Amino acid sequence: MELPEVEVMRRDLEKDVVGRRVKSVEVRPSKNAMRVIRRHGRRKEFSSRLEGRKVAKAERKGKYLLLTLDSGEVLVVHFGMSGQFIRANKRVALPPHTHVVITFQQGGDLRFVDPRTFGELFVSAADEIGKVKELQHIAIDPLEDTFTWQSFGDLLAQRAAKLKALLMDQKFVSGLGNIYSDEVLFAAGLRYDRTSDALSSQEVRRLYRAIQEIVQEAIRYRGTTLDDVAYVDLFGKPGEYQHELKVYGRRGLPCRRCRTPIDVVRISNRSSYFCPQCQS
DNA sequence: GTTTAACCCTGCACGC
DNA sequence: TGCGTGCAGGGTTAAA
Repeated sequence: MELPEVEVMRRDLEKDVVGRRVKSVEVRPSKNAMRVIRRHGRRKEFSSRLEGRKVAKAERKGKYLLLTLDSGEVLVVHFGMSGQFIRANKRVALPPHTHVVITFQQGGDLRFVDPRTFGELFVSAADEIGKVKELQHIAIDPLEDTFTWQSFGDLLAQRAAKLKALLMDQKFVSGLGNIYSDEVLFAAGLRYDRTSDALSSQEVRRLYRAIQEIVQEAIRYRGTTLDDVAYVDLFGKPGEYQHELKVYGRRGLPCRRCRTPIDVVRISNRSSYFCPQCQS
C-alpha cells in the first residue's frame, strides 16, 4: 500500500471510525498476530491501551497511519505489502489472516488483516511519538504545501542517486512505492536510471509535477487494486487506478502514448517498468 | 555516499 | 495433478 491507498483509508476512517469508542480489542491467538503487534510483549499490553478510548483523529505520515486516541496515545499502523483494515461486525466471519479485531461500543468492528505480516500495529505514548524512529526519518510529503519544485530541486541536486531508487526512498520523499514511482517516471518522461543531480531544471519541474499529478489522480481513483494481494478500501471496495496505469505491470504491452512495447528491468530485486521510447 | 543481496512472511501463477 | 520456482505494492541491515 502506497501513499494514495493509505490516504484513501485515512479519509474513510475519518468519516467512519473517528468519534467511535473502543469496547474491546482481540489480538488473535495465532503466532502471526503477535508478529503484527511485535513491539508489544503481550496481547494485553496492546489491547488495554485501546479499550475504553475514543478515536479522536486520523492522520497520515508517509505510508503510516496515525490514529490518535482521546488518551493522547497514538495507534500507529503500517500496512506493509498486504495489510488492510476492514469494517465489519460480529455476524461476518473473520477472513483468514485476521490478526486484530477492534470492536466499538456503538457497534461494528475494525479488522486488521495481513497475509504476509509485513504490516504492523503498535500503540505509542503521546510523548513518545516524536521518538519513533521510523516516523522521524520520513521525508516531505508530496501533498504538503512545503513541497515546492524549488525545494525538491535542491534535494535532487544534493544527491547523486538513480531516480527510481530515490523516489522509493522514504527518507527522500515519502509515500511512493514501486507502482507509483514507475508511473511518476513515465509521466515525467524520465528513465529509472537517470541520476538525480544531472537533471535540467525543466526535467526537475517535470518530475515534480508528475509526482503531484500521479498521487492526486490515484487518490481520486481511490487507489490501485491489482489481483495479487488486492488492496480494498475500508468497506472492501477495490480502487480504480489500475485501469489508469501507463507502465506498471504492462510488460510487452504497447505504450499508451507511442505504442512501443513496455520494457521491464530488475533493480535491487524489484521490477521497474518503463517505455524505452517515451522515457530518456 | 550509493548500490546490492538477503531477509522478514504467505499465496499464487507458471512451467515442467 | 503435483511440485518446485519465482514473484508480489513494505522496509531493514550488512557488506561491497
